[in-house]
Amino acid sequence: MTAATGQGGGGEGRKSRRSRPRPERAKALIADVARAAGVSTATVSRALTAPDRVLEATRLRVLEAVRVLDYTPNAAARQLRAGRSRAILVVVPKRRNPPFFSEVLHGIDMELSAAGYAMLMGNLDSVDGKEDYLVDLVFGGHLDGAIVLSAAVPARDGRSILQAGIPVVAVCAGTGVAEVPTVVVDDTECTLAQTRHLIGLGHRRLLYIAGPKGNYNEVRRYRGFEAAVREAGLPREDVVRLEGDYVFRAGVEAGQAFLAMARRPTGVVATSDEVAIAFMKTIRAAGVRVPQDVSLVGFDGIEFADFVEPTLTTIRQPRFDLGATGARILLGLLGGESPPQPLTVLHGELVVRDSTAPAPLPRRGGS
Amino acid sequence: MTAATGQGGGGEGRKSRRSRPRPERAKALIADVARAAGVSTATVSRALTAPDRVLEATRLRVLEAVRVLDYTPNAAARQLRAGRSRAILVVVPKRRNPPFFSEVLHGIDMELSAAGYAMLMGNLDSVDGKEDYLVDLVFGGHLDGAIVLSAAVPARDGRSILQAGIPVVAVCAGTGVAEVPTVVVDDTECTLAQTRHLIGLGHRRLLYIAGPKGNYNEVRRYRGFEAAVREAGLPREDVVRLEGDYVFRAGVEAGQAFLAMARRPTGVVATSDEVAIAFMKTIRAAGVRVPQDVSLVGFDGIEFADFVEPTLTTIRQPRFDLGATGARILLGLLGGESPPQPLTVLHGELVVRDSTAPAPLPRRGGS
DNA sequence: TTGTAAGCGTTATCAA
DNA sequence: TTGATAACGCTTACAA
Repeated sequence: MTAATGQGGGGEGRKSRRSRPRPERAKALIADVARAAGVSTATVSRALTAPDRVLEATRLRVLEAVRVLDYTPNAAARQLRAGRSRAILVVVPKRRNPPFFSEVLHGIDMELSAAGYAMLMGNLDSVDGKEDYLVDLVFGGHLDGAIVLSAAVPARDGRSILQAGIPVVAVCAGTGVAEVPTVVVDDTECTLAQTRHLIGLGHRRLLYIAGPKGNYNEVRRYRGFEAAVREAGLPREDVVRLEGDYVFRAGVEAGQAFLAMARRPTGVVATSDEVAIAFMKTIRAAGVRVPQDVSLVGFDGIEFADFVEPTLTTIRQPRFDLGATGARILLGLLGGESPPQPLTVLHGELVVRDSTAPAPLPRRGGS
Repeated sequence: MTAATGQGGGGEGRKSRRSRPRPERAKALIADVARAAGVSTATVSRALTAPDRVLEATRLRVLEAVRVLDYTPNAAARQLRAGRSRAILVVVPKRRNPPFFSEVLHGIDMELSAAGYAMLMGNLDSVDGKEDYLVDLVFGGHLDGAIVLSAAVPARDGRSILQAGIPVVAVCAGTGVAEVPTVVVDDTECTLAQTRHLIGLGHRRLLYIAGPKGNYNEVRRYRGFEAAVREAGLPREDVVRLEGDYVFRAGVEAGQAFLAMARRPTGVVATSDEVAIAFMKTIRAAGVRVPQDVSLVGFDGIEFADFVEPTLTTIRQPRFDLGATGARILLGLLGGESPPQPLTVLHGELVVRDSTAPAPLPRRGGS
């Protein structure tokens, strides 16, 4: 039913296009607009990019010509001359937690596109040369700025995108480079809240399922966990740490490790919702009850956390805001504002649902 | 600890940059490389873009100079002159199903970046002017091609991106325009398989939770459902259709509607995993057992489907391949190949898990 | 306020 | 195979 939009012939193999005289209906140039409006190209350019530096009447005439001719400025020419591309690179870490990052990207996209900037995606993926490619993109002047969602900044031969002279902002994780404004969640406070919540429910034997070793967030989150453990005076031997990496598989493995323990913890702190969900599935399949036998707190606040059984107590990260804030900072930098505070910390919030409950009574009736 | 990467001074406001003599360490130009290699700029250009049209020895000399000077060709200049940008626009529908689309995007990205193309994201989002923005991007010559993940092709004043003269490929949904090569899953076969699976288990009263009215996939999926119903000769009054839109909320609403029914279906066909998962949570919370009382089949095959309880029987879409195949087709078109078959259909696969089981015995012991 | 004209850095055409 | 040189389409001093 949809009317087929005219596209010329069917599949003619566009060959006889070499001739000069009006190739059907060539793309309008600024000169065409100038002619149609009876002004110079300079005026057209000004009418379009600096409306207040042109007479109202002229401006309207130009705009009309633009409309009639369906004129769209050529991006390459504009960029070459002006030195700006209006494109931002967003570097996404090796794919993990799509539900988490997609919302951060959403926040970035909203801000950038509202300001007229295009968003280039650069996945820091498995493929060889992927990083080189990103570096070339940046040094090729193709970009006005970059937002990195990963602690790892793309680099090649020691030449990182930080040296390209474009502003860079880090979101979700710090880069370790002082000059890069960074927007993160208060990781340490969050795990502190997670752990205190469990301890407050009477849990004394805890399991911490970590993120990747050395990971920016992981390091900070573990600090919060340890602080809570210390403040509650839990004995060292009642606290277990398992390594993980934020994804499902890690949760399954942690679950298996848990099941194999002689003296199982009753409170579990997970550093991502995916891990928590996979962990929960694994131990429940083995007959462990949540939250009766074990209480579990996730981290991230993805939507799914509210659709598993039992629903997951978790930390809700301001995902959209993380992205939007980072984008705003970058736009500020591009607009010539002086660098803002180096670190912007947004707050995560504990959302209590059904996966946590008072600790089971110690040594009584349990298997 | 990470060495702060030198970035020049602090914020000097780059003023005294007009002077000729080496501004610190200016970005190398093709002329610099030519000089260093003792050849002309034309030769440098050829050495870089058409290696076989230059003497091996010269090529090596040029490459060495490139390395030494850290030369990266200016993208804008290249694009202006060559008329190609090596950038592809990917149009993503109003954000829904991040876990689904992220994998499709992954497939696209792998192919594109391997071929040296950058990927611009265009979310078809709520914001006003968002679509206009995409249209401008395309008509600005900023792009060599586009992949649309949505049946809706961005347009403004009746000027759609299809008329910009760049190749466009549709993935996941058709556009209704014959000239656009399209890659989709065999929707109808998939719902046929979903429904037959339920019917084969003895279910005679079915509920179909639809996608958005008129949606490309929805229309095809419903056909498969109806075909299966017809072939089994189920009476019309035993088949219910509820409207939905692939997201959580729709599943919750469908669940509520289900609970309110006097004579409840025992088999449920959902057209997305999100909907299935939300539906399942809603009815289980009300005491309905899955799969003992109700069997449920999802659609998409997102990872989460294997982590809910019970695990979800579903259709696994070849998400990565959908994206990768679309990207390959686009790259072919960009390479001058003649248009391929207009429609490429990939196959979805029924994955049987725990949310489906034989139908409960009719009229016996039920509430 | 508007017009003139000089580039922006590369690739493609044409000779050599 | 290589080199000179003219575009590519726009923005921006500078002049009028």
